Amino acid sequence: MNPTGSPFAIAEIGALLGDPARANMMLALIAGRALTAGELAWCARVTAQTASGHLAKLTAAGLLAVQSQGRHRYYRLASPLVAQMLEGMQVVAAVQGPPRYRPKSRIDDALRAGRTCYDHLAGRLGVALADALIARGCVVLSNDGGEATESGMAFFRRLAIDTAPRKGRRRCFCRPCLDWSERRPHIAGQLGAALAERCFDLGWIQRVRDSRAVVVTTKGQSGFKREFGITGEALMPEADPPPVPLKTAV
Amino acid sequence: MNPTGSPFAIAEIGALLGDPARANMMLALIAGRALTAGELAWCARVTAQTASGHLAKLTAAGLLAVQSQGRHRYYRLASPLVAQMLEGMQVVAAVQGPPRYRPKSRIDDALRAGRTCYDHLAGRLGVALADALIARGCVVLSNDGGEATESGMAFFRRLAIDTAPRKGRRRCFCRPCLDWSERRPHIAGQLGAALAERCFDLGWIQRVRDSRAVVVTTKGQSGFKREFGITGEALMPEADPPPVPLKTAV
DNA sequence: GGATCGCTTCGGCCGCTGCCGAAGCGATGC
DNA sequence: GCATCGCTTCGGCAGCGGCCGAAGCGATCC
Repeated sequence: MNPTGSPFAIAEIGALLGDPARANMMLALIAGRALTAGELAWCARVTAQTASGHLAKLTAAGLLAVQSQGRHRYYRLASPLVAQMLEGMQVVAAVQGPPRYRPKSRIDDALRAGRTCYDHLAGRLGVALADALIARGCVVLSNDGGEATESGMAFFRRLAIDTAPRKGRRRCFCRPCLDWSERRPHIAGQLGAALAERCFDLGWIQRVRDSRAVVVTTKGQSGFKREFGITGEALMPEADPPPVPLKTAV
Repeated sequence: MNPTGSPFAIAEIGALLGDPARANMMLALIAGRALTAGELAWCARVTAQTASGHLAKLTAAGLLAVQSQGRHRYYRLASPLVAQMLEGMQVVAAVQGPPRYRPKSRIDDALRAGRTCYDHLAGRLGVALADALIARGCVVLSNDGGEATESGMAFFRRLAIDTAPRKGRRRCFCRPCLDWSERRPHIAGQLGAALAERCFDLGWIQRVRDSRAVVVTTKGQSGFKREFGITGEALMPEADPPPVPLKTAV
């Protein structure tokens, strides 16, 4: 049909994701948890009936999966492939896009500090974790892939991080994922997921209600320092010090 | 601003890619070569003035890069990240989408047989190559990454495939890339690019004019069989035998 | 069983945007 | 210097699609 031979499918997906309301819904779901239609309507800042139409389209296109439960309908991303696609778009948006002014918001700051990216950690915390593991020779990352070293595997086992091979072979179970806020890679893939899960289990980090943001707990402050040597602002919820110290308060 | 904290950037990219004309332009450029505005207009099946508007938008958004040369303007994808994003969208489109009826076309068949995917090989040929390398223990692929084995590195050196490490570290220079037509992984990343380049240099494959499709040459037929053990329909430009042999031609 | 709630469907409004014809502009060719 | 070519800009038209109010439908609560 068209000279490149490829179907119009990209245009369909693009059109779906091209509406701000739908894009916001998808972004809200990138955290990996299922949300109700009402919650997604709120996320997208539209009324319930408008959201309903959007969700129907996204579901029909196979981007979302839906499950009815009582009088609620829970929506989630249809597959990890969709999450990966969204990540890819976010990366391009962050890297290519003009460094546009974004009104600094508390929520944005919280996400930049630390967040989940589908099933692994991103933001300053995620990048710091990756940096620490690279510096210690536990993992090696490149543009095209990543792998855990032998010493890295031992390190992960010691921390009780699940490194059992899942259908894929040993070692190539880790991949770099470019961080849209830090513009540097963090660790995704099976290892990234296991790492994040273990941090939650240890009580080092906690999800922020209604958000993908995560905060480091007091226990996490010492844990990340002890095990990974991470200190300072990578663990802080807010990056910037107060801009002007109010020395002469009125 | 929005509750997920992420900017509206995904919506902007989606809206750009959501127009069939623009999507076709991007797909035409995924082959990696630069095309003129006129060629892209033809690909998108729109007039020159319409194409001009689209190209201006794509360039302003940082998805395309443009270079003037005489009275031509050459457009290409702004970065490999953009190509990777498009691949990701194609995969989702192919995998999630309903198995819609696509009018079988010669062009489509040619692309399914073999094509370049930005800088590496895809289609039946690309997948067969990946399968062969996996079967011979040259590479290992999983969902999250891939690596070349020691014996694989020796194999590649013997074929004069460039395996010199580029800024990334040794070995993790290969990644799986899900094939939209075969729905199975082929080899991308530095190794995938080097592999494809070597096949072109050896005269095993040739680009089809005005297309991402590649065809296996006679030399390639024997070469792929000798070095990779690939035979049969993976090397054929057309998958299907003629449906009904015209035994009683008029 | 009536009230409430969560979600969907319907209908009409309206704004955005893609489309092309015509014209303009710079580079090339003769 | 004039014709041609490749591309862009302008202007006006037309259609698609998102939005919300109102209404409908099923599940839940009391």
